[in-house]
Amino acid sequence: MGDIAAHLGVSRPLVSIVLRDQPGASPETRERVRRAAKELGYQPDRAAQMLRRKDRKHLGAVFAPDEGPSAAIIEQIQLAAGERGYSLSLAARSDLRSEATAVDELLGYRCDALIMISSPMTTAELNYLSERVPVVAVAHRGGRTSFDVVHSAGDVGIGLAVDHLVALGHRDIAYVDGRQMPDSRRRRQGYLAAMTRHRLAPDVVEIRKGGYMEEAGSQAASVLLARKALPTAVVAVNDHAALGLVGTLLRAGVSIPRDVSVTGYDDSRAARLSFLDLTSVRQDPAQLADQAVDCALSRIEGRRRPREHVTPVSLVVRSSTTTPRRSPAQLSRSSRTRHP
Amino acid sequence: MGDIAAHLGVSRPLVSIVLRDQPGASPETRERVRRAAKELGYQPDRAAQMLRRKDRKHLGAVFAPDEGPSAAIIEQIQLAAGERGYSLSLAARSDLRSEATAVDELLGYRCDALIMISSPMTTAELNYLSERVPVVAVAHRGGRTSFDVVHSAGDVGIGLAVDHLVALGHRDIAYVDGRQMPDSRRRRQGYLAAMTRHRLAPDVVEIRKGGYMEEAGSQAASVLLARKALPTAVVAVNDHAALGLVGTLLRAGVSIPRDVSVTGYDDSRAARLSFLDLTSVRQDPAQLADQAVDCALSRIEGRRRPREHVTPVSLVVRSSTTTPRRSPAQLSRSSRTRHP
DNA sequence: CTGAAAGCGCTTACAG
DNA sequence: CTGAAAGCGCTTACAG
Repeated sequence: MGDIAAHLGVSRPLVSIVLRDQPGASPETRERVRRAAKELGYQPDRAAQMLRRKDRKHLGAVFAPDEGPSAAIIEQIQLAAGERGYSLSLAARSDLRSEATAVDELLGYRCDALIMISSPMTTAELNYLSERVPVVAVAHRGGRTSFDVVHSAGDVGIGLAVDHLVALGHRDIAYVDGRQMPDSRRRRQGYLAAMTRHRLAPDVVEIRKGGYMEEAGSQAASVLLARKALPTAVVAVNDHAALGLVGTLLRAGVSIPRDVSVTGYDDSRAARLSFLDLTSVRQDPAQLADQAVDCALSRIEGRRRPREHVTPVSLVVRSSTTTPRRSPAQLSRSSRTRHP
Repeated sequence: MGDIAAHLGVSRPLVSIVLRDQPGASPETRERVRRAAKELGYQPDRAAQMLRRKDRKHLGAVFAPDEGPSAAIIEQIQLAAGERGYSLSLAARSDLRSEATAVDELLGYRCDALIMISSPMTTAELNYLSERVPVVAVAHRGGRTSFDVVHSAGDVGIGLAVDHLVALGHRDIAYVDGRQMPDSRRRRQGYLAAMTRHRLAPDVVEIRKGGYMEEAGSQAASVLLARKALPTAVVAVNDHAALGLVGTLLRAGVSIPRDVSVTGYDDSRAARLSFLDLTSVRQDPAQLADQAVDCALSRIEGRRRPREHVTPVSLVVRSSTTTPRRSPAQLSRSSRTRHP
């Protein structure tokens, strides 16, 4: 910066003013400074800026690179932060690197607020963290939180999927659960509520915990295949579970959607696989990101009480769902239970 | 830091020395300083450290959060950098955020070197960038580079897959290409070389470019299904292509591996899906990461000439490959061509 | 082993 | 609109 000032015969603060687009410089000077900066290949030193700036305008986000939906949200948060004039530091957590390490890194950068994507931390741990710095948890299971929570309406989303299947004529609708997922409880409740609403018997397929969601889906398929009859439709807790489910069913010779309709959740890349073409609940990552960043900013600006924000969902209908082909006489167990 | 010094009645530099584990403090003093730091919840300011430090020991990495293999490598690079006493800044690129923006961010942090994961930049662009800062490209297509390149032996890996299939008795082995992939040319050459080596006729399935690799796999499946006879085995350029291929084949009623054996590349999560259980070439992300970080460090320490490092690969055999079931009389086109 | 001083590259007052 | 001065929180010499 000194080089630019010397090169032009002006003071360094003036250069600083121009480069930050602040009032206090003539249009001509601005032009000259900008040109000189470009010529000299000037690149502001972020560390120096961060150090001196009163208003750091810097957010931190913790995410798991190996989780698809987290990646989609990170991209949108990057965008949302930029639009509001904030920079963003990314910290990765993984099996090789604890979330605590990632948080320490961001604390070292003196972030104004931390955005935790699908954090595996407990509510108590996040409450403790939020005493040091404003915290926004995206897709967290909730509870008595002193931090902000942003999540999509998982119960509503699963309800939409059930409504869609019922409208197609399905009555025998199973649910593939995923207990270790942050939003799983809300989604399961959505399934149970929707089935009750339609006066249908719920059929939750329990999966032994652990491993990835695809594995849970595959296990669920095995459980269903071991029964006397398959349900006519399966609602999966997310797209990855649906992928594992469909893959295993296909391999067993079951036709999708002719024999079984399947729905997912996330509208992820997996859902768009042409052989899957999965009907899926869409939680808009852009909306989640906007709300997360807005929460962070209003906390930074002084809001005290924690906020919970629920973003709307929609159902993207693809070809993995269709009308059930079985006749009423072939109705399987759970429906028969309802009509003794 | 001043608080700790005042609290203990020592000078600030002494505190700095202790916290950096440098010589120049008595064991008792170290103990007292460490305890005080913990009590006061001291968190070093990374911006101040970066600014003042002569030896920044800071790397930057650009990656695409929505690409699975990139995510795996990032995790390992994080680890490898930490083991060598370097910190790492992550910069995300995506459809929403250009790689140039990500690079500028890292340049602003004054990284000692940049590691580009599966960069979409051309060799010329990376050459230009490497004039400003040491650059290591992981999984780049190569060419006349003035920067370092680290990649797995894609040609060898595909060769291993072909060898495996030939050993099982396959002679009619198709290849699903993926032109837009960084390593695709090397892999295709590996296929062609291996087929020549075994005196078999190559059968490269051309895919119209664009879209994700799963889509390429699905399209390839459609092409194969339109033929009079399927090959007995298909080698896919990566796991995602194999996933799309297998999904579409399964949906068409083809049994895997009974009718068609399939191999992938990356040994990714997709390969381990229980319904896929894909035989896949493994490129060790930890080795790629180690080599990338080593390249970066030796460049920082003064090495001038660019280096290309090829990491070894291995074949992970799973249940997607087996002996061909067809009799010689049913051999399909490409094999028949060889025996007129 | 310890302390006083300088400075990293910026930004932020404040006086001209 | 412009310039001289101070300081962000550290680290790095260098003299005791």
